This record gives sequence, C-alpha cells and structure tokens, in this order.
Amino acid sequence: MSDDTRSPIDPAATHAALLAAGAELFAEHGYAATRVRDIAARAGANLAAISYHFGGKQELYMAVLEHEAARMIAQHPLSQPDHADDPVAQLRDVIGGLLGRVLADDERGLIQRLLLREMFSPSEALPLLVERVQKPQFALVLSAVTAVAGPHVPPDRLRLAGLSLVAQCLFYLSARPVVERIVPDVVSAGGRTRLVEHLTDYNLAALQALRAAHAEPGDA
Amino acid sequence: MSDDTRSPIDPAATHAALLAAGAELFAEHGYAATRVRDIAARAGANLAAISYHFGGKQELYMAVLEHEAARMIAQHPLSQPDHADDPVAQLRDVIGGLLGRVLADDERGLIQRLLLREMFSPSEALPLLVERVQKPQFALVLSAVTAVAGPHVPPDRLRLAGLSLVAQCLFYLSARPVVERIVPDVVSAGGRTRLVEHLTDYNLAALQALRAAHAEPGDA
DNA sequence: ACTAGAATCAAACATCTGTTTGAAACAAAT
DNA sequence: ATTTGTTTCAAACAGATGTTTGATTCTAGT
Repeated sequence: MSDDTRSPIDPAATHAALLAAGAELFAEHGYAATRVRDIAARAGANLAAISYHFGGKQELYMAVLEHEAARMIAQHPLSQPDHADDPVAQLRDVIGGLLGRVLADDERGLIQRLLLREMFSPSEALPLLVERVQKPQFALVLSAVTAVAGPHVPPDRLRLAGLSLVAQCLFYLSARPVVERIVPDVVSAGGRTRLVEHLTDYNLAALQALRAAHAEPGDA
Repeated sequence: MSDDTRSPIDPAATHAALLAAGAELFAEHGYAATRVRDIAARAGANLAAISYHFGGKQELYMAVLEHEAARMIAQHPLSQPDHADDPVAQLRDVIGGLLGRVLADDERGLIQRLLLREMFSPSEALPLLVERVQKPQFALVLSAVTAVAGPHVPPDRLRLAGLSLVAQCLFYLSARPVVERIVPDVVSAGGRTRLVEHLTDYNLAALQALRAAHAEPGDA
C-alpha cells in the first residue's frame, strides 16, 4: 500500500493511503494499541494529515470500517446461491468462501479481523458492520443451511444451525495461534482443504439429521 | 470486589485487590485500553501500589493471567468424565460446562475473556494460558468426542471434530453482541438451555455420522 | 518506648500520544 | 505572473499515562 514515491501533491492518494495503513494497523493491534504516528508513517504521510483529512483518530477508524465494508461488498461479493439444484455443493461453497475470507492474508481478511475486534470490544461502529457485513453473510449461510436441512425445520433451529456453522468458520480467525499450538497443521496450506472437507462433512451430517427429525410425515 | 473499608495496612489484601481489579478491567477493555489509575481506583489502592507490589503494568498483567488460570483450576476443576457408560450424557455435560464457563458473568468468565483476548492479540503469556487452560479443556472435549464417535475414527478427524465443538461454544463469548443483534433471545436466560440442547443434538448427529462412516466392518 | 523495615500516600516526573499551528509548497484559475 | 484556495510539513502543544520519589504511617521485634 501507500506508494512511498508520491512526489506530486495528490490529496486522494494520501486519503487512500491513510485508510489502507489504518485498516492494517487497526486490524493487527486494535484501536487503542494503534498509534496515529505509525499509521501516518506507514502511509508515507505527515502526522497532521490524519487530522486534516479525517478529523482525528476516531473518525479515521470509522472511515476505515466503512471503507473496508464497502470494498468487501464491491470487490468480493458473497457468491449468490447458483446451485438451486445441489444443496450440498451450495453448502460446500458457502463454507469454502467463508473460510477463505477468514483465513485470507490479503485485504479480505482485514474486514473480518476488524469485525471480530468490534465484536469483542464493541464501539458505536458495530451496528454498521453488523448491518453491512455480518447480516448479509449470515443470510447466505442461512439459505445454504435451509437448502440442506429442508423447509420443514423450524426457523429457530435453522438459525441456531447457521450460528454453529458460522462459529466453526470464524473460530479459526481468532484462535489461529492457539489452534496451531494444540493441533498443528490444521490451518497450514495443505490442511486448509482438509478443513473445508471436514466442516462440510461434519455440518452436512448434522443438518441431514435435522432434516430427518423434522421430515414431513409423507416424505420418504 | 475489593473492600473499600480496609483501614489497617494489609499487604496481602492490597495485592489481592489489585489482582482482582486488574482481571476485571483487563478482561473488559484489553491490556492497552486499561489504565493503571483505574485499576488502582477500583482496588481502593494507591496508584503507586501497582509498581510496588508487581513492578509495573506489564508484570501485573502477567500476574493476573497466572492467578486467574490457577484459580480456575483450583476452584472450578473441569469435571472428569464420570459417565464411562453414557457417552451422550458425557457430551452434554462437556457442552453445558464449557458454555456455562463461557457465558458466566462471574469469575469463571474472566479467564475465558482474558484467554480470548490473548488468542487475538498474543503476548508472551499465551503459551502459559494454552498449557494451563486450553489444553486441559480440549482434552476433556476430545475424550467426550471420542466416546461418542467411537475408537475407529482417525485421530485427525477426532481433533477436527473437537475443534468444531469448542468453536461453537467459544463463539458465543466473542460474538455475543452480534448474535443478540442478529438472532435475539439466543443467549438470554431462557435461550441458554435451548442452546445447550441444540449444540448437543447438532454435534451428536455429526459425531454419530462420523462413527458410522468409520464403523468396523463387522459392526452393526 | 524505641527502632527498623514494610506499606501507603500525595506529588512530581518523564515520556508518550492525539491534536493544533503557522508557514511553506503546490495546483488551478484569472 | 498573480492570486486563491488546497495540501503538506516540521514544530509545538496540551493532556494523558506509566513510573518514581520522598515523606508518612503502620506493624513487629526488642
């Protein structure tokens, strides 16, 4: 990020560089532990640029969250369920997509990390993130869960099942250092495909059991 | 917390009050966002008491983690699997125990919150917490998972299943504000028993499918 | 009662940190 | 070329924050 060789005065470039540097540092260290001097330095901008362009640290943080949320929606749209006929493939795609976003080292992981930090230390920005990031993600998960479990399962159970699924994917975002310390080679490059397989199999079985438990009397 | 009417000089009481106040504030706001002045105030102690008794903020933080980990082991031992004959009950107990610890508002929740913060922003204290808190917890989960899924499932799959189970329980610790915003009444007092039921059913089904997939050729 | 060490306290200290300032550099319009 | 408004910059600023200090109070041993 942040072209260090930015000789001509380019307000937009400074603005963008500050947003990018802020996103990385806020995601890595959290709001309180991030120094505005470090953000400015990484952005190759002057210290006062933060106050000039955004008003202050707090406003920059909010702008970062809005910007990252908007970018995720624009650049990485949650794939629509185009497997209307194959619920299992739909489930696998949702899991793979969610896990890929969560474990990505690039900008896709940024918004997830920021969101998780907001979850744990909510600020006034949490509602925005929930509305723009979490709810659409959950809706997608819920549609996949519903497709597998069938329409006869009560909405309550479907929501709980969706939460279980999201939980297992997001877990590896926060618990990565610990998981690697307890069970090695789970989030390594090779282990990632195994992980998607496991999550698909594991939840598929649970969802099919849920479907069976709420089968329509006349169903096979 | 921290008896405010502590007229006689009692070094041990000050020491303990600082540990308690530090645990609460560190768990609530994280290390960077916690001010030593607030800790001292909540403990009813003088500001300099932190340096005097522990050396500094960093050392107090380490002492808090060690103390909370030790207290959890001493006061809330992870119930041993006394259901050698009933794997389902064992699973339910493990889930209920883990979820109870995670959602507890008392001191049981403290160590979990501190641990989760360490997971996300690891410090040099993480290895200690993993060894003293996380590994024993995971061993217990793994024994329950193994009891249900049977001995013929490869250890790799068992560990992944254990992680899935832990993930679903810990999720509600970090995601509580978001969960309540997406799906109301899940972590409420009434919803908690429903939650334990759901988690038990959901994972029981998944584990039984795992058992069936790896059944000994001669098994029924 | 006296002394010595431990613990507490109010105050001061040094550093860090977010913010502001006023001048300088730049771009665009006249 | 001059003017005007915008952007950048080094420096300074004010407040917060972790730490230290030196005196004071307390407890215990003699």
